[in-house]
Amino acid sequence: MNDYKKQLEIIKQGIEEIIGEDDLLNKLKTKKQLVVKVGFDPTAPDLHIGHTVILRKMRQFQDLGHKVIFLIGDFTGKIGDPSGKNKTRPPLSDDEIQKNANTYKDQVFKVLDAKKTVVDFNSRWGDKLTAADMIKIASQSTVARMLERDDFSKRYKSNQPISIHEFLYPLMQGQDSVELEVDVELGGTDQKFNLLVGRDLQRNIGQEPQCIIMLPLLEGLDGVKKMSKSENNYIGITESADEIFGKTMSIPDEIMIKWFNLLSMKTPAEVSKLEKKLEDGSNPRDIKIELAMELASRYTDENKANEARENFIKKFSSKELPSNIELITLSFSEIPSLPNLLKDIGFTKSTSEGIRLISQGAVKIDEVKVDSKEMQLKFGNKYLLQVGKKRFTYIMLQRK
RNA sequence: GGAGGGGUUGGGGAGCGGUCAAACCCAGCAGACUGUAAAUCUGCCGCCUCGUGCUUCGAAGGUUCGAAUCCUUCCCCCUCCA
Repeated sequence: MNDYKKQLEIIKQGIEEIIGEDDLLNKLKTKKQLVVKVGFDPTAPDLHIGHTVILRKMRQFQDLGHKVIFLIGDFTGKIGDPSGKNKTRPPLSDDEIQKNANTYKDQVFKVLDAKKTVVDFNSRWGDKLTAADMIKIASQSTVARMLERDDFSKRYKSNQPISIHEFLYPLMQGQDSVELEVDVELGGTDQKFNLLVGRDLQRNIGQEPQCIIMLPLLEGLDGVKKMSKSENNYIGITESADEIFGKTMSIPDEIMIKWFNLLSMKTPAEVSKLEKKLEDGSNPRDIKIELAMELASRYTDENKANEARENFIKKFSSKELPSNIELITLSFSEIPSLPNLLKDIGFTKSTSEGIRLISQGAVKIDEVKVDSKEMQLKFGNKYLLQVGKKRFTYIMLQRK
């Protein structure tokens, strides 16, 4: 693609900040293929779609024909990024790193183009650095500069310890950019300082400094807090189509467009069109369905996504039953009480919770509300068991 | 090293000898309404064998008919001084 302005527009979609935009424009004009680097922690990855914001940006670069390097920071991992926690992390063994790298690959290529992705490890050059090399690198920055970094300065001011080796993290990350002659590095806003160090080191050695693109954090399902496992407001990229679809439909209308801009492969122009439609009074639900479709099909496949959409409409718009209800078969010598059964199949955390739900009219068997916790099921029958609006299963009880 | 303050059910935060499974707020769940949006209203929100049942208030002992509440020891956090 030679329309560099159009490229820039796509590159800038959904980003938080860009440093060196003019450099980038020049590079786009003069170079055919830019080297784009993103570093990843070698610790155990279990990705949710919040993590895919950066992956999607990488994918956009790939689609524009650039070279994207997925860099696993196994060397920098030995230092441990000081940002946030100041606990020292136990170093990972080579086996663990390799295992994590493979897990990454499984998940990451749902977004990235596997054929076009270069996976590299920064231990490749990091391990070869001599003490003399380290001194040389370290001499390129100053304590004052390091103390500009937010968490360092906070810790310094509040008399929290800062280990010398922690200063090496940003330097090593910068060194990665030097080694790979990176044109563009992507990262979260919290990475700003580290990303900037790369520019300095490159400039010092006579390379063109990399352009820095920082991406915002994705809000979770509640639309307010950032998506995270601990807040339980996330969509895991290995979840089922029904879950991805349903969860996406439950996000607040207000963050829909942001989600499009950060997650969708739609172009900025296409997203604007959707935004216009919203303003013109289209039902937000229908636009959200497009988003849910895209996400569900990316992380599962198109058939499953279609099925999920149909289930969704059945379940909530037409109030029909979804088509893919699971059948659980259980064997007992004696049939447990309904609250116990609910607990056994994982619909409730405790029998008490089951009792409560029954008394609140949330439990249905064969689409009929259960009005007593004494309700007894029988062997050999297939029941449709329903708790609330989201939990469905067929259940078959066998005599043991 | 010295002087204070504090650790309560997912989070925040009352309670300070019985009426405490523990106020209230948030989160969560369910019901109504809906577009599984938002807003609103209602109920629930420790566990079980559902009973004048059992286990919880940093940990362990103790006093008492009775303790989250009083005493002792220990552990952990915060603030101020050196």
